Amino acid sequence: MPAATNPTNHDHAHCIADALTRADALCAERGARLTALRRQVLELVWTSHRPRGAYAILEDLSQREGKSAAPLTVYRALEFLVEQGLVHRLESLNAYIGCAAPGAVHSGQFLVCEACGNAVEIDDPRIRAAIDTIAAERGFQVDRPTVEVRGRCTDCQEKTP
Amino acid sequence: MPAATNPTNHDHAHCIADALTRADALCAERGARLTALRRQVLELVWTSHRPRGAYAILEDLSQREGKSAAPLTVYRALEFLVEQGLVHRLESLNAYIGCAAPGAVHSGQFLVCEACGNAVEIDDPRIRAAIDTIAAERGFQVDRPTVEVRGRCTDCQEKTP
DNA sequence: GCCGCCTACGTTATAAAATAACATCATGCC
DNA sequence: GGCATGATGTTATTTTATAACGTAGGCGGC
Ligand SMILES: [Zn+2]
Ligand SMILES: [Zn+2]
Ligand SMILES: [Zn+2]
Ligand SMILES: [Zn+2]
Repeated sequence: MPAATNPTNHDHAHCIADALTRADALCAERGARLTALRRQVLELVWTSHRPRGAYAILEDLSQREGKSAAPLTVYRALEFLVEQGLVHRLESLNAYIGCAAPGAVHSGQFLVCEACGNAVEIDDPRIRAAIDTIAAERGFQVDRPTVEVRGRCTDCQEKTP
Repeated sequence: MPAATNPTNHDHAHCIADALTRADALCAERGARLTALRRQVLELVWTSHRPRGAYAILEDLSQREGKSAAPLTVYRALEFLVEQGLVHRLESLNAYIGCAAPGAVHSGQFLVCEACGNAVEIDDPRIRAAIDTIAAERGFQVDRPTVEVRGRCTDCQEKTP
């Protein structure tokens, strides 16, 4: 199932459950260790479709566990999750968001609404193709393209037209 | 004159002089105040074609002035320069770089070499067009697109083939 | 010129984001 | 069990960015 098109009006519990199931499967397949801590951080990243900062996740984690965790705990878990392609880091926000299509090859492109804060992942081949073309013209070898588009989502445009 | 195609082999003094001249002209035209401090920060941003962090600039500034400046001094100057479109902020690096085409309408797209650290600004309409198309399809109103492509520049590919 | 307004700049303190260094614990293989 | 590897805990520190408040300087109205 693809990511919800409308982040504010859908069964988000399903998103979370789905993400965790896929993560379990992928990690098992790869022999990667999705430990309890990492799984919990993944779940906390999926709290919503708004990118979350590491320290926000940390706070949630501390609250859940009843004791205060260290920043490094979260950063290490996030590092693992990003490596496994389960989570993306949004550079322009210093924040993390669950990947909508883990396992598939993609580079991570996002439409980020400045009003509601929701970010939608779009892995559109046309953008990637445009980047690849231009890079090729200049002899530049593409490693990791970052595309983060700020603006207003449909819902928020309707609210303040 | 366009930005140098090869950042490591060109008359960079000319880049700097050119950038300052254009900045003077643009600010005069707009009635914006390019003060001595701001002009100096702009010059320091143009030290090279490698994006520079605010604190690196701060250090240079302190050294020039003989006394230590405060971070805010630099951040405020950078804020002005970014507003005026004279400098871009690279989100994925927390760093700043001089704009290759100030005055012209453009969104800022970069090819960043992970080996030598140089960043080349490419304002290619094809990338922007691809983003606009996809955004339009989804009813997303684009405000500020961020495109930062990490990889290896031609020179650095030759060095380690 | 003088006044008042607005903007820039200075100063100090603090927040937010990320990493370093080192110790300890868990897991699984032999 | 013993050992190697990788995960987590703990403490301290670095890097990046902003808040709050005060001062100074240009600029136009009068
Ligand atoms: Zn959801
Ligand atoms: Zn993804
Ligand atoms: Zn140059
Ligand atoms: Zn530019």
